Formats: sequence, C-alpha cells, structure tokens
Amino acid sequence: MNLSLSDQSMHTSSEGYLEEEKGELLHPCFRRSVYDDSLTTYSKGSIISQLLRKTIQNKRVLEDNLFYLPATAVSSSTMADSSQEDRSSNSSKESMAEPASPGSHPSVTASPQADRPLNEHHQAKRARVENIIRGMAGSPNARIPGEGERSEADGRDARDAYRENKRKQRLPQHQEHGPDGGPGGSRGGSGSKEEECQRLKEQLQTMQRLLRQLQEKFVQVYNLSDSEQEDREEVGPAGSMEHEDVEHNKEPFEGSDSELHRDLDSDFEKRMDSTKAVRRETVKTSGHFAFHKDSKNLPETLKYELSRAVSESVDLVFKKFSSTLSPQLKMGQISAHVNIGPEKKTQISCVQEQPHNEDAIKTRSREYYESAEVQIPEDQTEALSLVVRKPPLSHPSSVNQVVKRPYPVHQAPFQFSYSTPLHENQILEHLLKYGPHGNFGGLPCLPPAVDRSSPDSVDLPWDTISVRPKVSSTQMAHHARPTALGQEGLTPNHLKKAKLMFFYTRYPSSNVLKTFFPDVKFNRCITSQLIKWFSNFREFYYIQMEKFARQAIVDGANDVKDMSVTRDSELFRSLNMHYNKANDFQVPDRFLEVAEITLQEFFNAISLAKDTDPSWKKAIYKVICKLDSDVPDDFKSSNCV
DNA sequence: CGAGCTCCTG
DNA sequence: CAGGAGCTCG
Repeated sequence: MNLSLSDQSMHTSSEGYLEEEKGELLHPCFRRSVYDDSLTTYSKGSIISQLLRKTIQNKRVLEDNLFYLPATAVSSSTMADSSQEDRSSNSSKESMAEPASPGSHPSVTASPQADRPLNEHHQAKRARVENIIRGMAGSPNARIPGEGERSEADGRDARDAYRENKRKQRLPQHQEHGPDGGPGGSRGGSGSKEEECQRLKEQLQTMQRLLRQLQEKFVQVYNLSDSEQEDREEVGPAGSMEHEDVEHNKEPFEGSDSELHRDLDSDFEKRMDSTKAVRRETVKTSGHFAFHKDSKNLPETLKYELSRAVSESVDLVFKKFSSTLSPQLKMGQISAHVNIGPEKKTQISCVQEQPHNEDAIKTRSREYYESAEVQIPEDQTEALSLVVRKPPLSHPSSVNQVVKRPYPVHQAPFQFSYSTPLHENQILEHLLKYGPHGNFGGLPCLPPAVDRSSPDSVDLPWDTISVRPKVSSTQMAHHARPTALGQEGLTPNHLKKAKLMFFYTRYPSSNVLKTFFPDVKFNRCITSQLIKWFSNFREFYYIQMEKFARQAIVDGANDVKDMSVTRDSELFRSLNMHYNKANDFQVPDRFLEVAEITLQEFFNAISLAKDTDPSWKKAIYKVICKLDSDVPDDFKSSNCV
C-alpha cells in the first residue's frame, strides 16, 4: 500500500504539491474499494490506543531527527515513491498522530510549541484522537467482515456440493455478507485480529494522510498569505474567528469539532485563521485579486485560488467532522425520513433539523457558500441519496394504509443513524480533490475516471459520495455499494431492509422483492435467500403470536376483544425487537392491526381447540397473507436503509 | 418439475 | 438465520 504519509506531507511549493497529488491519484479510488470495509470496524479502542502510543513515540523520534523539514524547504523530490518502503513502517505509525498536528511539522523547528512539554501534550492528543476515531467508528457492533466467513461459506459450499448440485447449493456463497454481519455474529474467525489491526492501521493512515494533505494545504495557504496578516480585522464578522488562539485550545470552528480541531497545533490554527481572513478578503473582492499586492503573475494567482478553495474545503470538512463527533446530532438530521409512507416526508425535512452546535458553523458557512448544494454535504448522505436517487413514482399505498400519521418526533429513519466513517473519509478525499466547488478540478489531482465526468459540477461528486453511505452503516458489512448494480449477495443492510419491509408485507412476491431490492442482482439463490428470510420472519412472527395467544388463554382471557396489540404490548415489543432492533423505524399502525388480527386468530383457534389439527395454522396463514400492505415506495430506493 | 411454503434442526 | 426435508400447487 502506498499509504506512506511522510513522503507526501511536506510539500509547500505548488510543484511539490502537484507531484504529490499525482502520486496519490490512483489511491482514492483504489482505497475506496479496499478500505471501505475496515472503515466500519473501528471499535477496538485498545488497538487504537496502542497504535497511537507507538505513533507518538515514533513521532517524537522523527521530530528530533528533523525528519520533517520545514515546509518551505521541501521539494517535490522528497516524494519519490521509491523511498516509501523504508519509511512506510515509520510513517504509517507516525501518521497515526498526524491528524493531530501535522500542520505543525513544518514549523516545528522554529515554533515555540516545539518546546512545550511533549509528554502531556501528546497524551492529551492521543486521547482526543482516540475519541475522534471512536466517534467515527460509531458502531459498537462493528466487526470485520472477513475472509474467514468466506472460507467458511466455501466450506459449506463444498459440503453441499456432494449432496446436490441444484437449487440451494450456492446459497452459502451469497451469505458471506449476510446475517453473519449481524449484531450477534461472532464467527469472525480467530485470525482476524491481526487483519483487523492491519486494516485499522491502514484506515487510520488513510484518514490521516487526508488530513495531512488538508493541513498542508493550509500551511501552503498560510505561507502564501503571510503578508496578509494585517487584514485580520476583516475577520470580525465571522465571529469566533476573532478569538486569537492565545490559548492553544481555542478553535475557530467551535462546537463539537473541538476535539478534532484542538488537535491541530495552534500554529496551524493561526494559519487557518489567517487563511480565512484572506479568503474573506477574496470573497469581498468578488474574485478580484487586486488586494493581492504581489499577485502579479499567474502562479501567484493560481496559488491563491488554490488556497481559497482549500479554505472552503476545510470549512466543509470540519463541519463534517463536527457532525461526526456528535452522533446524536446525526440522529436528528437523518430522522427526517422516518415517516416513510403516505405523507412522504420530503427531502427538505432532512435539512431542517440542524444540530445546535453546528449553527455557528453553518452560519459562517453561509457567508461563504450561498448555494444550497453546499449545504447538502452536511446532511448525512443517506438522506441525501434519497434526494438524489428517489424514484419519481409514488403511488400512495393501498387501501390498507390506515396508518395514523403523523408520528411523534422520534420517528425512525430507515436510514441508519450511525455516523459513517466512510463518509468522512470520502468527503475528505473529495474535498482534497475537488474542493466544495470543484475548484480543484483543474488541478493535477484529477479524479479518477468516474468522478471526473463533470469537473464543474458540484453535484455529481457529492452525489457519487452520497449514494454510497449505505455501505458504511453500522451493520453494513462491506461493499453493499448501491451505486454498483449487480453486486453479489445480500448484505446485512438488505436484511435490515427486509425486516422493515416485513412490517408491511408478510408474504412478498418475488416481484415485490425484485422491485424493492433494485441494487440486488437477482438469481435463483438470491431470490431463495430473500424468500427464506421472509419465511424466517414469518416463523418468528407466528411463534410469537401463538405464544402470546396461549399465554393470554392461560392468563384467563376468554374474549377475543381482550386480544389487542398496541405499541405498549409485550408482543409488539418482542416483534419490534426482532424486526426493528435499532428501533429507528416507526412501525406502521397497520402492522399493529395485522398483528392484532393474527393474535386473535390464534386465540380463537386455540380456544376452539383447533390446534389439535396438525395443520390448524394453515387457516390462519391464509387469513394473514391477505393482510399485506403495499410497501412504501421509499423502500425502493436501494439505499434507503 | 420447480417454486414456494412450513417445519424442524443447528 | 441457514439447511434441509417434505409438502402443495401450477
């Protein structure tokens, strides 16, 4: 893996920067496929802690050795790929702490901060970085969908091959992304520890490399705009920017991103502040560079443009991180889609609820970005993707939709509410490549083919990112890439979606399944698996019904009217726990009705001693299967969950 | 005969 | 939740 950071981090001349970007060019796309998986797996605080500790140690050594030259002294030649091998180990570890202070390196020899008590400072840094990573990891259940499963599946497959080569033979193949990825799945395999560690490292490297690149750009900007310092008073309107970071904890971006930002050395912060000041200048002058005293030539102009773009990018990035650091905020943001169904909450609602501590950021952002699209990245991409991809069709659900909406506040999105480290990573990448307005489009860091289709379009790249989030949702194992139709196998995400669909339909036809799993390449195996899922759902459902019906009878109930199902019912809780474990989905009232009918059917049958007939349940099944509702169109979106 | 279902088992 | 047996149905 060409993930070495140290080789690439210290370029300040535009040449060096360009070279670096070229060198990195291939990675983002490659990395996406390779690292997406591991992004969801950061839950091992201990590992992180360990890595960070090593990192800090190494970093100290590196600093002492002046491994990092002052930014201004570095030329593009330091970036030779061939040198990576030697340093990769160092740099990879070193990079672990990089997000905290890469920006400081260039000035480390001259900066007063270099003298401060490293120990304490690094400790604090480590803790903060750990926090950040944990926050980004999000999922407590995150696990590594690993090769172990594959081999296991293959093993089953092999066994099955001896028995029959027909229908179900290949099912196991497609279960590699299946329920194993669920919360209970503990079959990770023993060898995965190291893999996990490795992935963790790589992932951290990736993130940190991105951060470093951002920060380098800031440094670069700073150097370019050094002479503009006096213009700082212009920052006034920007509010918190006024706060000079006399204390190193002061952060211009305030809010919940503090942890992240505090990790930037104050030196770096100053640069950012100055950068922003300059940028504001630029904005004010409406793109004229007149105030740029020394902007007489093209290179300067280009550099300035670049710096401005970087500044804007970073604003967005920090906003993203801000959201990441406060997961509960995400809940609020995403929950917009909860009320799928009749009233069809619009996309607008997704944007409505803004995290409180992002207000300031957002306000400030608006000063810079007028267009609505810039706001889009703030909302988690799940919601966004619906906006983009939502199918036009939307016939209201059938007569059965007796649903009594609207529901209270805590509605459930059928998007996942977890923060998605993958997003941040991709957003970082994207910002590094494009800037929020695609400003980088003309620069050498041209995006890989797909993303490059329209460099002037802001939407496309964000869209590209936005349709992916599904992948990284907590239970999402890996590469359930909604963008790529024809993926193989069903993912835990699909499973969750199927469970939610069960609230509407207990007996979905295969056509329905195909309709509502558009991102699944259907074949016999997949279809069978999906059908099997619903069969299992039904099994659980009926078992519960029978159980509660019998219990009610035992408890002395003798009237069907006593058999009711409400959201407070034990029965409902049980069902909800099964199909909607995260409880982030508002179960339609219709399901309660159906459940009640089912319960009553069981109650009647048992009361009348029909259960002596071996096939007594069939009559009930026959009744229940007619009670299916239409699944809301929202489910048709391949990334609605 | 194959699809789809239930039931049982792991 | 998956596999498999056994059943029904078109």
